Amino acid sequence: MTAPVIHWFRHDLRLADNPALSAAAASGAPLIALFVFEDDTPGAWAPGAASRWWLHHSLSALDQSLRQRGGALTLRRGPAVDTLMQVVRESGAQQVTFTRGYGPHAAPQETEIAEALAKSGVTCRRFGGALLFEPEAVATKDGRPFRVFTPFYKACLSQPVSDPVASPEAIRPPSRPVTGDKLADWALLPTRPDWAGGLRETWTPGEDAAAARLDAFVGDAMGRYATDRDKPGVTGTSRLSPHLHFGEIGPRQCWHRVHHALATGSGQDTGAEVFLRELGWREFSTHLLHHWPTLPDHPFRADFANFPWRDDDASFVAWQRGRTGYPIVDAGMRELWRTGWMHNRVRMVAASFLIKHLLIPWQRGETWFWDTLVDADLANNAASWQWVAGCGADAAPYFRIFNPVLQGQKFDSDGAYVRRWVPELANLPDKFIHQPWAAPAATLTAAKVTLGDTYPHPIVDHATARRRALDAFAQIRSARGGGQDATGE
DNA sequence: TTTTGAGTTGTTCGA
DNA sequence: GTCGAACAACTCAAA
Repeated sequence: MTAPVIHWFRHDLRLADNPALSAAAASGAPLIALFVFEDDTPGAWAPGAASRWWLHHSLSALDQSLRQRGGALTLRRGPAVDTLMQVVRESGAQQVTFTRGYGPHAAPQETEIAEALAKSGVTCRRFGGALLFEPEAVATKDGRPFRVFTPFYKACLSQPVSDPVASPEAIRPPSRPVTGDKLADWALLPTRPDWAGGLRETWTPGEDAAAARLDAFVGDAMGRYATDRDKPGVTGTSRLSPHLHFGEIGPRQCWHRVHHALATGSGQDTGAEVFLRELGWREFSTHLLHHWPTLPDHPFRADFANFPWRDDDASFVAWQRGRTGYPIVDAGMRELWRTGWMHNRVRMVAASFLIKHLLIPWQRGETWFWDTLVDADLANNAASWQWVAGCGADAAPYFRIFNPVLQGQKFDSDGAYVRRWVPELANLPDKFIHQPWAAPAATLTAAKVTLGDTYPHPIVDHATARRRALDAFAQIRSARGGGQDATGE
């Protein structure tokens, strides 16, 4: 009787292009496919509500795929190291495989597991697969991690992206079944109330749906991606982000599929290149988090620790609920609340509004996104919020303050996006859809809009808020010089 | 060591 | 309405 091998599933909830899983299956030993839910790790960013919804369905889809090949998914809940070792003892497994992670807890946890397994005489095999390039493979000439995107991406492009690995054809189940939890008992889905209706309408988690999403993108929107990805009112993006986060599809699969379209030249080169570059940003964020584990909590640029943030709960709630009085911001926040996702262009505008117009700490926005986004990803979320705030790596300059009216007019020129998510403004003419306060009284009446009643007045005036933000940034600039003087004692 | 060129996504102002 | 410059300085990466 052969001792089983355990594949410990993490953010690699797929069968295809999963080198760790394929290695486990190829060993010929009976395979225990294990997922461990850790929701109580102290100090960690436990999955938010939208992520838990996605996780439930993704695990369910993975179990189904495994069953089609003769296997099944075993579910356990608890601290990863203890739980994994428990399953090793119960099953007599002699080998464990897993895909490496990159968050602040990943490396220490993986070391701890490797040591525990070694002590028990169990083989531990760690694989890549979640990134195009391992962090060790991309460095400056001095061997340091990049802090600027463009040279980082160039260094990426100078080496080949390895080919995806085929799915294991069959999975040999263990002769003695391993007990596990029932997915429903984890209560990952909301019940009282069930707010997930918009998520169900918008998304299909799972590996098959991820592959279909990539197919659809390459076959259609990719050709227009360079321009349409900026228009929140049209289907111009890939919407692969949650699938990538949970590892239902690997970045190498996306890369090669899109790169192939580029190589065979179908007049879509620009769109394909821009998309590949976005995969590059995903890499960059993860590399940053790997090298700077405090990225989710602390500003990358230390001088921002002295930034004069405001404590303004009322404004924060207005932002969360989509009631700032700026239609493009409110549309984005409501799309997020309803579907668990927000268009990239609008994320920048909404984030900029929270940080620069309201002067509320970026970490509060980051936390809200973490709870509400189905694609909530520690690296992308942290790096992007810091980028908008101006305190991140290669960040936007402080004086770049989005004007929510201009952004709306430029990227949602026909107001389709605002009309969809802020229906109380739907009858306004295009000219005022992004600035209802500027409309004549008769126009507002005709559109059945009463500012302060059916839709809020702007909670801040743009020009005033912009000035205030510039002054606040000027403060930390002068504080930097003053601080140097003060340190002389 | 010093120097040099460059750096995702913008806005405003004045000609 | 359109256009170019200013917005500020700093840090990174490489030569």
